[in-house]
Amino acid sequence: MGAPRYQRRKEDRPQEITEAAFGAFAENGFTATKVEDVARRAGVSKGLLYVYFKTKEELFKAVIRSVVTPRLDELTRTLDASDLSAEAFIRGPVLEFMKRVPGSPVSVVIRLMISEAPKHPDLVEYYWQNVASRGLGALRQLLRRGVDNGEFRESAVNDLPQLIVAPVMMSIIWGIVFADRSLDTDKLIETHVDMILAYIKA
Amino acid sequence: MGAPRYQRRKEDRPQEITEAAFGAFAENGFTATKVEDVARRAGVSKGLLYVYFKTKEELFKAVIRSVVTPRLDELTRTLDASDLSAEAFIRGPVLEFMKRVPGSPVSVVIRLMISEAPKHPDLVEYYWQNVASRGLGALRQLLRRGVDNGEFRESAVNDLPQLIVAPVMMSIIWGIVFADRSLDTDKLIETHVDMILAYIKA
DNA sequence: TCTCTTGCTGACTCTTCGGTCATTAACTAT
DNA sequence: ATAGTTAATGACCGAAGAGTCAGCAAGAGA
Repeated sequence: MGAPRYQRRKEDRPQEITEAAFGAFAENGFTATKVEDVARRAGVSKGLLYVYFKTKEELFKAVIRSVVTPRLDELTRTLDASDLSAEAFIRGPVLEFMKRVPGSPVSVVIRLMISEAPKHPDLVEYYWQNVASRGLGALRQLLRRGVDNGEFRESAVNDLPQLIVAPVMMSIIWGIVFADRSLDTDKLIETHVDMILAYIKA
Repeated sequence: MGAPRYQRRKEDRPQEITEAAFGAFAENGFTATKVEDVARRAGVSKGLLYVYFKTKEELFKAVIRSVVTPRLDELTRTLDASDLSAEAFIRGPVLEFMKRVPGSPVSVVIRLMISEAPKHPDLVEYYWQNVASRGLGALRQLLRRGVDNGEFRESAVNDLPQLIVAPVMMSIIWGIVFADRSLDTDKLIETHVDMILAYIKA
């Protein structure tokens, strides 16, 4: 009698499958990824995958959520726990955060969102509610605080937090399309932040 | 004797098919678009499409090129024919150009590139050679001119023309993902340009 | 009007892949 | 041990869609 051919590990399967799926989607995108590949990566049969995820789309959504949720927690934690001046806060934690994004799994999620958004409006809604609108709201609030306590002047930037985030987006896209052709994304983001602060300081 | 069932129009077919394909790709992306849909849109049978394009991929490349080429011409024409001061040039033609991009077909191409780039390295190469590197080169040159004639100071921006373009990218992505949730892309771009000039002016 | 060339058609094939389900075997409780 | 439960398997099905090709008919030439 050899070793058992498999072990029953009901508890761990979902997460393992989700992680395998993330890897596969990161490499090939959603459509090009075969469910069976994901299963193989997770060391599991296709049938079992379908026990835990009703469809390939469900799996997709689970993956997005699994990446987004922890990041989200980190974001809010960072933004809450601080009483630095607005400028110091931007030059510190915010800048740090922005620099880390392009090399992180978030980058993969962005790519997936761009490719699949038109076909997954409910996912866009989720992303909007949980990431985009919260993140931008936090930035808006931060700018407002700066204006209120006299650090910043009134400017169009107050209502355009997207402007702050733009170079991060640029870096992500660059990485996706021109992977090898190097771009110093850190410097890009640093320069941009420096520029914004110069622009909005009172 | 009814009307003839079709007309032979060898000359016009390729372009008509390319245009139909652009429309279809714009709506559904590359993978989700069926070759037969493209054919139908072009008022042509699937078989004929395959006479003019060896594979679906070839068709894809033809589409990208057909959108990129004329834009490219426009870009270089705009950049060449002018002897405005660097600042005036940026506030004028460059800004105008940037504002028009998010609503143009280029936007569709960007989306396609992001989705398909990993699977089409030769297309990335083409895009790099013909669009990205030229466009960025032109901007770099423009900045250099500004520095040389005393309008601008030396700054990190000189080597990061991507910074100038970032909000355009942001606007495009926003449009793709959050289509409806409105963002005033014109204002975003204008503010950004204003900010950059304030930052680099001597 | 009668060829002859060739632009054009659409039914067909072949493969790929998402999703199902009857069966098996790893564990559990008695 | 043994029976019962259920996690897990993998062969299978059906749909979809890329690419083919034998034949048809539009138009050109005589």
